[in-house]
Formats: sequence, C-alpha cells, structure tokens
Amino acid sequence: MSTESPSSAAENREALLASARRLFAARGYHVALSAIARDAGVGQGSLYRHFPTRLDLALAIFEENFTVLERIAASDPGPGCFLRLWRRLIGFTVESTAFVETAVDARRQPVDYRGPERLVGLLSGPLARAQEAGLVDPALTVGDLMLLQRMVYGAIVTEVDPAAASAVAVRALELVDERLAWGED
Amino acid sequence: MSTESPSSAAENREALLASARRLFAARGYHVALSAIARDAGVGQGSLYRHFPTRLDLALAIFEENFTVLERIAASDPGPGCFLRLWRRLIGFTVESTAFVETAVDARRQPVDYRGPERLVGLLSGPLARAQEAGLVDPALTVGDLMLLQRMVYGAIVTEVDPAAASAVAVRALELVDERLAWGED
Amino acid sequence: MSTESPSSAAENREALLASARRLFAARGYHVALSAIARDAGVGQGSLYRHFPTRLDLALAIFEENFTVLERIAASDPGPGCFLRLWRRLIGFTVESTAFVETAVDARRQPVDYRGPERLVGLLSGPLARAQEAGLVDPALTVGDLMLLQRMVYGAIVTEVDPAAASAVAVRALELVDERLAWGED
Amino acid sequence: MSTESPSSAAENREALLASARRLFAARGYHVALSAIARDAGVGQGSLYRHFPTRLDLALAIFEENFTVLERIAASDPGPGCFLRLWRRLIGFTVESTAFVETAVDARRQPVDYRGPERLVGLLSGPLARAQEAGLVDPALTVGDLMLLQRMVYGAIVTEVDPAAASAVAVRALELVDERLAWGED
DNA sequence: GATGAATGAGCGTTCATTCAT
DNA sequence: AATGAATGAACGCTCATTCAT
Repeated sequence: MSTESPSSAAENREALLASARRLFAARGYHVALSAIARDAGVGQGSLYRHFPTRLDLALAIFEENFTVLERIAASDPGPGCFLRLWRRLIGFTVESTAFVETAVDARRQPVDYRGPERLVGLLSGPLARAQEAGLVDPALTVGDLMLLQRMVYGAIVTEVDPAAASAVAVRALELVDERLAWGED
Repeated sequence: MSTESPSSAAENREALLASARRLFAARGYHVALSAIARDAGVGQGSLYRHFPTRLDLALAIFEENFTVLERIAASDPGPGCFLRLWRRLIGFTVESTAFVETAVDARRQPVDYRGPERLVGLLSGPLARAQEAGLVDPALTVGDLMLLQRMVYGAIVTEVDPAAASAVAVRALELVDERLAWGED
Repeated sequence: MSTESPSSAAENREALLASARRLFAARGYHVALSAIARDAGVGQGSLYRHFPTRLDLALAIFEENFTVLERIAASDPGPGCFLRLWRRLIGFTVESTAFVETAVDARRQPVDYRGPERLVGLLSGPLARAQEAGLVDPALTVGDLMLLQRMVYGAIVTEVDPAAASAVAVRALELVDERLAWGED
Repeated sequence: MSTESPSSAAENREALLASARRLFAARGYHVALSAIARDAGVGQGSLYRHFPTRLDLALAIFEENFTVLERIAASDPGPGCFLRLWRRLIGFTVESTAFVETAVDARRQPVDYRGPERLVGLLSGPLARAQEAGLVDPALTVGDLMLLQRMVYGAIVTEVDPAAASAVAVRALELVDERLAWGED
C-alpha cells in the first residue's frame, strides 16, 4: 500500500535506467523485468509505463550513452577529440556486454534503430580532424571503426573472466594497433 | 524432420544434435528444448538422457566441429594446413553465431570447458609450419588467432542482415589483413 | 473524442457517460475503465469520483434511458403511447447488448437496483390505455413485456453478426407477434 | 513435486471439463483458468495442453452436450423424440447461462464454430416427425426453435435469482406456448 | 531405453484503485 | 475538484524438469 508520490515520475525513470544498466551488466540482458522494478524500488506497472518493452529500456540506455558522447564531441573542437570519443565508446562497450544479447534479439525481431548512423555522424568530424593532425591512419574509415567496435564486443563477450574485459579490449585493438593510437597516454 | 523410425540411442543422439544445430542457428540458443526434441522426433525424456543441460548440447556441437578440424589437421602435414583449418574455423563461427549466447551464459554459470586449450593445441603445429614457409606473419601467435576468432563473432552477431554474415567476417579479418592471408584463393 | 477544454464536473460527467456508452457498445462491458477516462479526456481520478464502480457507470446510463422513456410517457397521453415506449425500449436493448454482461455480473455481486420496478410503473398506464383501445392483446401483462425484453437481449447477444441485431429483434418479437403489434407502422 | 501419472491424460481431461462446467456456472465464464486447474487437481500446464484457450474449454463442453443430444436422437425414432430433445436442450440452457458470455466474447473475436448448424441437423428430423404426429405446430421451423433457445438464454441470464432460472425458462416458453407443448407432461 | 503428459515456478502484462500534487 | 503516475495483486502463458508407463 506504500504509494510513492505520483510526481516522482522522472526520478522513477532515472532509477529504472540505473537499475537496468546494473542488472543487464550483472545478470544479462534477459534478467527478469520484475527484478529491475524491484531493484529500482518501483512497481511493475510503473516500469511498464516508462518502458513498455525490454528493448525500450535498452535503447534508453543507449540514448544516455549517446548524450555523453555528444557532450564530448560538442566540447572539444581540437584534433584530440576523436580519441576521447573512441575511448569512451570502447569504455561503454566494455561496460555493457549485455547489449550483444540485445543485438542478437534485435536480429530476430528487427527494430528500426538509427544508432549506428548517429554514431557515424558523431565520429566523422572528429575522425577527420584527427587524421588531418596526423594522429590516426588516414586510410581508416568510420565504417572500419564501427566494425572494430563490434569486434571488441566479440572479444569481451567471449571472455570467461569478467575482470579481464578491459585487458581483452586492449589486446583486441592492438591487433590493429599501428593504425590507431589507442592505449598510449 | 520428424522421424517415425525405430529410434536407437545413437540415432536419437544424432538427430538431436542435428536439430539443435539447426534450431540454435535459426531461432537462437534459447530456443525451447521441447522444440528441439520435437524437431528431432524424439521424446523430451530422451533429450534429457542424452543432454542433461542445454550447455551439454552446445558442447556436443563444438565437439563435432572439433572432430572436423582434427581430421583436417591429421590429413594435411604441409604448410597449407593452417589456412584450411583457419578457414573452417571461421566458417563454423559464421554458421553458429548462436554460440555467442552460449558464451554469455557460460560467463555467468561458469563451466569447466577445455575448448580453447584444445584449439590452441590443434592450431600450433600447423601455424608454425605456415610461418616457416613464409605464408603467415611470424609475429602472429595462436593466442592472437583465438582472439581474432572471438572478434569475428562480435562482428557477425551484431550484424542485422544475416545474409551479410560472411561478408562481415571477411571485412573484419581484412582489418588485420597484411598479416593473415585470408581470402586470397 | 478527447477534450482539452476546461472541464467542469458536470461536463466531465457527461463526457464519461458518453464515452462509456460508446465503449461498452464497441468493446464490451469489461472495457478498461482507464480507456473510458482517456476517451472522455478526463483523469482516472475524476472517473472514480463520479462513478466509483463500473456498475455505477452502467446504472447511470440506464438512468439516462429512463429519462428518455419518462419524457415519452409524460408527453403522450393517448393510446399510441405504449407502442412508442416499447419501440424505444427495444431500441435501447438493441443498442446496448453489453448490458447483458452487466446483468451477468450483477447476479454474482447482487446490487439493489430498482430498474425493473420503475419500468413496470412506467409502462403500466400506457399499456392499459393501449389495451383498452384494442391495440394490444388484453391478456398481455407488464411482466410478460419485461420478460419479452429480456428474451430479446438473449436473441441479440447470441447473434454473431452485429449488423443483424435489429433484424433478430424483429424476428424474436414476431414469434409472439399476434399479440403485439410491433413492426407495423 | 507431486507428479501424477503421465497416463492420467484422459482422466485429467474429464476432470478439467467437469470443473470448468461447474465453475463457469458458479462464477461465470471469465473465472480464472488457474482456478479451474486447481479445482480439477491438475497443473496449469496440463490445462493448457488439453485446452489451449478458454474457448476450447467452452466448445468441449458444448461437444459433450451434443453427444447427449445425439444419443437421444439416435435412440428414439418415435414422434416424442423431438420434445425430449427440446427439453434437454432447454435444460442445458438453464444449466449453463455462463455461455452467454462465451457468445458475447465470440462476437468480438469471431471463431469458426459449426454448433448451430449441427443443432439444426439434429433437430430437423425429430421436429418433422413430431409435427406429422400433430404434437407440434406445423408452422414452427427449426430456425424458430434456435431463436427461441437464444431468447431463453436472455430470460435466464437477466434473472437475478438463480433459483428462479427454471421457472423463468418455463414462463418464457409459455409466451409462445400454443405452438409448443413444453411443460405439459 | 524411450516416451510424452504432468508439473509449477516464474515471467510479462493488465488494470482497478489510491493519492500527492 | 481534477489530474494522472504509482501501485501490486492477479492473470494467462511458457518451459525446464520429472517420472509412470
């Protein structure tokens, strides 16, 4: 009977996203939605109201990630912007391996999602600037980068030891390392 | 695919593996086990007897793949053996993207599986011979190859268009192509 | 039908009744109450204030119907009044088959509802006048009529084709037609 | 963990039908399916296996009713057969008022059900024999009878007092009584 | 050894009801 | 007085697992 304030809608949304992020990572994309609601301290109906499907939850998390990347892109007009973006993107990849399962699901129940295109748009300018400044192999395309990110997902998601995820990502990128300056600080 | 014939234990096992392979690919690793039994024309209890868990089914399929690779390794003592093995391995990867989900599951409910080590053992000799013959970059280690295969999984499994899987694998490998002669026939 | 205008209590009540009438007819008596509120452009809490239970909504619609019948009864002191009333009553029956579900519900969760008695009171005078004028079989009682109306509900509500409702009502009444002059204009 | 014998399939089916018949009558067509399973002493999954939808359960009950009627029709070649059939049919109607709700549902989610046609086929011969023998008004058609049965549903289902159901059916039929010899033994 | 019906916990979803605003 | 988000019990349904035959 404990009714929270109806005005806590925005807070609930935040709490649900945070719980989803955490439980997706800890227990996989197919964690029970009721567990997410419980973890967020929110009723099942409210979860449903905010995010009618599991995918809506996943896409909302992507959206948050995008916001972070957009902020980086907007704040740094220099040639170093690209590497910051790329590191953050790989960071998201390492943190959210559960989204490979999202991708697997999406292949079977296709959804209209413009994420990749938006990411391309976001990276193009910074990549060009970095290449002009001689920081990145000029032959590398944004498409190559998108593929590389997906490959990193593969490397991480098949890693038995969760603690090794970052190291695996580094090793994976090193396999193409002459072209990309990842890892050198 | 439903068989009405007198079903011996061995035949049932074969039928179950074939159905699992097909349904894992078509409907994903989490397809209902009852669907596999039905597709194989076998009772649910028999599926259970042969493969107590879903993972047992997956590992048995890996085992079949191993057998194919071992046959190649045993039959070709020349320097070209490695590339044949590698191509077949990538072929298996393309065919069974569902096994990324197996890997994801396995991370959460860890199982003692010696697959990677066996694969290393299988590839070491042929790789060395290929490197001696100048066919493959001598700096490439078997560990690099294992990682590369896992990266290919990532590229494929995040590909929305199933028909593009092979092409994506090729593109993924080209990102490291100077070192590996994949694709040149 | 969603109204954005400043909504007074009385307007809300009207809008809710109109939406309930429509949705009961279109989607059945058990349509979600939230759908009625939404359709009326009114908050769920306001629906609640006006009509605490689903049955209150149904009874309020009956009440509106009564008002129409009372107006007819009050306005026509002649012998033809009865048939006008009867036709309108059968009309309401055809329009609101969903109320059979109300009746079914009411049988299980009995409610003190004086509808039938009021209807008897409303029809008695006009029926007597019609019988005196030789327009209706003098052996027919008001109770018979009430039962007949209920029988018409049965005929309509079991009719698969909604468009056939009126025709079914006519056929149903014809089964007792020598006694009642329904249908002859 | 109490597992009943897998061979109790037929018994389970019977138990489910009996429970459904009883609970549909007592608590309405929309009684929880889990309540029916519980009442029958059967798991929910088994209910589902035997009757995938609520409607399947309802139709199976109709089927049982049909079997009873067919047995009467087959066993009595005389002119009195029709009245026995008709009494039994009205008896089923009185017993299973919940099926008005089935009909209401069916109007919204139409289903291909040949019940009425079968009933017509079942009654035609016996009705003709009864009419030849002068037991029933020769002007009465089978279609009239079907409609009459539906009208009886309306009379019963709108009756507040469940104990009055039979009496209401009798009164309802008396409204057309010169034509049909119902009630006189 | 094979069978397939039975089981029931657990999931996603719906919705009447409440209540801070 | 009106709003509409929050709640959570309850439903239909799925499916891994068991076991009498």
